[in-house]
Amino acid sequence: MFKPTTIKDIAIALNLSTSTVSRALRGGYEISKETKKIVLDYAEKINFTRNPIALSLKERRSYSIGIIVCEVANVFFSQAIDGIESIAYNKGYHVVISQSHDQYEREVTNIKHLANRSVDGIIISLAAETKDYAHIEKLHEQGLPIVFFDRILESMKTHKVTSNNKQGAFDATEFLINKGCKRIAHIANAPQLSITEQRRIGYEEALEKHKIPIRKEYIKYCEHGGRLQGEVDEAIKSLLELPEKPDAIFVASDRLSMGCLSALKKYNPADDLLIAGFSNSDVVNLLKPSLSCVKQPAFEMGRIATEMLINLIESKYPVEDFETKILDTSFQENE
Amino acid sequence: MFKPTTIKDIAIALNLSTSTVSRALRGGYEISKETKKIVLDYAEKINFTRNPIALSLKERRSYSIGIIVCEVANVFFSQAIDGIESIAYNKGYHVVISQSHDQYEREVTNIKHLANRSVDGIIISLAAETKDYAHIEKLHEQGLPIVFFDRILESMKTHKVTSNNKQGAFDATEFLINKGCKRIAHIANAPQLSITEQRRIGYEEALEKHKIPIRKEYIKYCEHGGRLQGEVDEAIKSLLELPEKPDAIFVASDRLSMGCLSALKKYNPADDLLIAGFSNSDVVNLLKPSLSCVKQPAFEMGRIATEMLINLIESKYPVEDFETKILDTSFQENE
DNA sequence: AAAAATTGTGCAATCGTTGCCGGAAACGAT
DNA sequence: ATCGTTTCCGGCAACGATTGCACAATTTTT
Repeated sequence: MFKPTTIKDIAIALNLSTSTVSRALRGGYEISKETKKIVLDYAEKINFTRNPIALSLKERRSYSIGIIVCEVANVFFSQAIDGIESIAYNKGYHVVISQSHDQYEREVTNIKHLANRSVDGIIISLAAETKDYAHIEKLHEQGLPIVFFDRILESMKTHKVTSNNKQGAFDATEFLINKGCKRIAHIANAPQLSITEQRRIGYEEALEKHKIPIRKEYIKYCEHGGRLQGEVDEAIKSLLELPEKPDAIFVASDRLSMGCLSALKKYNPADDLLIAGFSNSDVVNLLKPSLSCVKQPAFEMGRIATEMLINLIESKYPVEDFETKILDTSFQENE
Repeated sequence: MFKPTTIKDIAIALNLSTSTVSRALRGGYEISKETKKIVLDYAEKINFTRNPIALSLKERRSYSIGIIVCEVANVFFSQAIDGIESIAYNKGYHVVISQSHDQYEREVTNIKHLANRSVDGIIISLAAETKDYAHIEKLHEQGLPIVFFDRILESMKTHKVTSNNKQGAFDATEFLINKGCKRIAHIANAPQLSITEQRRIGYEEALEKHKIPIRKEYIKYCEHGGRLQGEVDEAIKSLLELPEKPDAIFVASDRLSMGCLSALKKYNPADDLLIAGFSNSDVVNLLKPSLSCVKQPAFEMGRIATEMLINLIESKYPVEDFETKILDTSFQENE
């Protein structure tokens, strides 16, 4: 039903061969000015665009890149996507977005979907529930360019972009300490994530610097990254029930921050806790239990990851020299 | 570099022809059980997947559908996308997401990008700044299946899905009236959008029912849908400066709601206004100036739009009979 | 035992585009 | 007039998968 015109149609209409039309439209070399003009004018008139699918088959590449994030509704990721798009579109690449919803199964399905020659490379931030990386490693070994951002896989030899999670966590924790808090809890993401480890280290280093003991019972991991509000509720409840109830919480991610605030509203009506956490939300200053937050340069991270990926894709020789970029975070205090 | 195996590779390895391999992998008819098993086993072993690009070229369809929304960071749209994906993936379609950022130019670029035979159909919610629809109409005339959701184009003969915007606006306005408010302002989206009109009508009908005069100066349109915080600030400021300052505001969209709260925080520290508005945000109960809101069944809208689109795509005959589904909203009161 | 029916497999075309090869015409130089 | 060199263009093959048709091999029928 939907049938666009092809160069063959043009060739027939103009009584030329398809190769001539093709050359007139692109290369331009070996074609007389007159013929070229005739073809160009006609193509313009009938609004011709070449079929990208045929081109993909021929060139064995699709000029599209795949992105896998846990969810687009998360402001950090939607900003990163905007950054990715800003570079990709300029360089002529299409962007295909997939959501893992922090689930391992979805991540596997999505990456397979993308990989079957329909994208030239992938930018990925790992799902919270992913513990086995075979699906990614296999593709990487086969030569599919992959760039990690945010939640990276340390062990894989490729380009990576993250923010300075350790420093960000340090800043947030120190902020709470400077506010006079002594018993600072930490709600963390799934333990195997790179960002979880970095942020925990930053948190612990801040405590150490100020000679505050690190207490195991103050650190709560959320295996599903907050996908299930129940796990956040549990974490908060168990913190509130401790003999020495915390006087502050450092929360490790955007989604967890929102989840914590919801849980606190339910279980801690006294509202006597100071909260700081990672969040790129722009409505953070409108929240009732106020949330001071670590902001990541999401847009910039997206840009850099995309530049790296396109470099990999367009490199003539196998790339051996990989780079890990770590970008600074900033801290926003909200009273 | 990234070179997947093809049926030709299998054919050579097994000393068969590509046609035999192809038939063994799919149809199965006309192929001996033994050959079939050999091929299937081998394909399994080397982890063969057919090249979807070659298939698209041959079948002249891509088994992918395009979505155009203003932005994925908006909760309403991210929920709708989840609904779209839930149906699409089940039916074997890939989903390609594009953002217009409420800009006309981006919408045109994106829709062109998607249309060039790389998607089989499009689900779209119009950008706030779009006033000319030629780019969509042309594709539709050429036979590309298009389904509208949320911000629909009334004049186009195709399937449409919206929520009951008029009723939702009525409910929100009546809620404010029942709270004792007499001077209810309305922050609206770009005037030419279908949802803007419907929501304004609902607002006006509620006022009429309660014998409250409709005042032009209480209705402020935001041409860019709140993309520029400046336009929201302006609207709020001009409302606050009126001789008879409003005592409540009904806000017409999710993004505008957040923009209004930000603006009010800046310009109305007294915080003496009641706010109600459209919003699918799940952190709405955490906001400081509280926001009672109209919730749309975004997920369901996405599902229905996708079913409609796939029906259009897979229909053997041109569809003449189009449907417009209107789904009920619900109202959530937050004190 | 010959003809017919059945079964399994290969050939070749197709989708739209481009690269490569080679051929025809035009031109200049000898 | 002949040869060599450009210039311009058409034909063919290829990218990967599918499929109608043909044909060979086998089995069944007469």
